[in-house]
Amino acid sequence: MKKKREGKTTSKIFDDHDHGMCFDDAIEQIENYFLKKNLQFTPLRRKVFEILIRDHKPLGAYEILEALGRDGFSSSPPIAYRVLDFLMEHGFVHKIQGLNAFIACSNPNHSHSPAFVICRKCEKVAEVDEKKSGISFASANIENFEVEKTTVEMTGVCTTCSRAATI
Amino acid sequence: MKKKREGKTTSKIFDDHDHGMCFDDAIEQIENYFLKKNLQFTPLRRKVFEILIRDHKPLGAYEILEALGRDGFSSSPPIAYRVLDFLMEHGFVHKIQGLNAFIACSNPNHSHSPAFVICRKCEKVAEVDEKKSGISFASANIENFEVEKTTVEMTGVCTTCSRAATI
DNA sequence: CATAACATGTTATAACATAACACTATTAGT
DNA sequence: ACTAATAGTGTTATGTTATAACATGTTATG
Repeated sequence: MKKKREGKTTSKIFDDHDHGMCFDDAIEQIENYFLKKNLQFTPLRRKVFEILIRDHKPLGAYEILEALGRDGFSSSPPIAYRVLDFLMEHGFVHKIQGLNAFIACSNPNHSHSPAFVICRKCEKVAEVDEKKSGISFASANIENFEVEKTTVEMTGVCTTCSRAATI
Repeated sequence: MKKKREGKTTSKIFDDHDHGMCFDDAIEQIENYFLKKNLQFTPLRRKVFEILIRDHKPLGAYEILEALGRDGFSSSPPIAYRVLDFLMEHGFVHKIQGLNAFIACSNPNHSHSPAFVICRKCEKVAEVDEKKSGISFASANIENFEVEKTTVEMTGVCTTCSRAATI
């Protein structure tokens, strides 16, 4: 049931991933990871991850809480933040700083230096890796400083949105 | 009254800028810029910029508000946020997303793609430019996407802090 | 000097996040 | 299987960051 990846007119970076497959794969992948690492993939954690990956768009913590509530889970803030922290630690969720929002990781090999492309109009977000984006962190080990984590977010307008209206 | 830039043992990126000069220069520079652009460098705006540049470290909006209050200015939140937005629009202040804090720009030519190096221990922040950092945004114009703004933050531990204690 | 545009002041509230503690479920050691 | 330890979830309260909406003052321009 693969979707075609070519022939689209919309911004490629937002579309060149097969979400149907992504969803199924991602669930399987996270299950395996947790199994292997002897971590509990509890109903709550599964649900949070599913909420994030089913739309595959950035969601605020409180949006996630609402979704949890609708699905019969507790929906007080710490619930979401704790699970999100946990999933982020293990690289299955990233935080988009510029949006105060969270998004499921779309990188099968869990790059720990993700970069995000964010359309400020439709708020779609694409996760790109160094090579695709043309960004190079290759030599980003600053002199006398040990970089542990990088945040890279590129905000702008995607083709679809810029076509739809002239700013 | 220039300070020496060489011979220090601490992390260079945090120290290789002459802050005494930076302060005076920065004020002069912002004055000139505002004059040239016919913008008002009002007492409030000046004060906010001074607060930020005198310590040259990231300050939260509410810290800035406290400082404003101490100096006899109004200190309700919108005051700070409005001025900060204004100063950011013109490139004299940047927001450090990872800290929810604001910092005076230390780049005399107002690069609009600043990158920040943040020590998570001492919370010192250094603004670096592409060449120094080894990061390359040269080709970061993503296919079918117009990048307007980039956020780049590298978090880690500076030499001074990593020397002080083993994590 | 009127008036439009800009700047600041103020109140209230929205949006985002965590502390602290209680309780439950799972795991590991005996 | 029992129990102690650890991990996970639930709940209340509160802390922190940011903005909406509207009032007032100030400056530039015809």
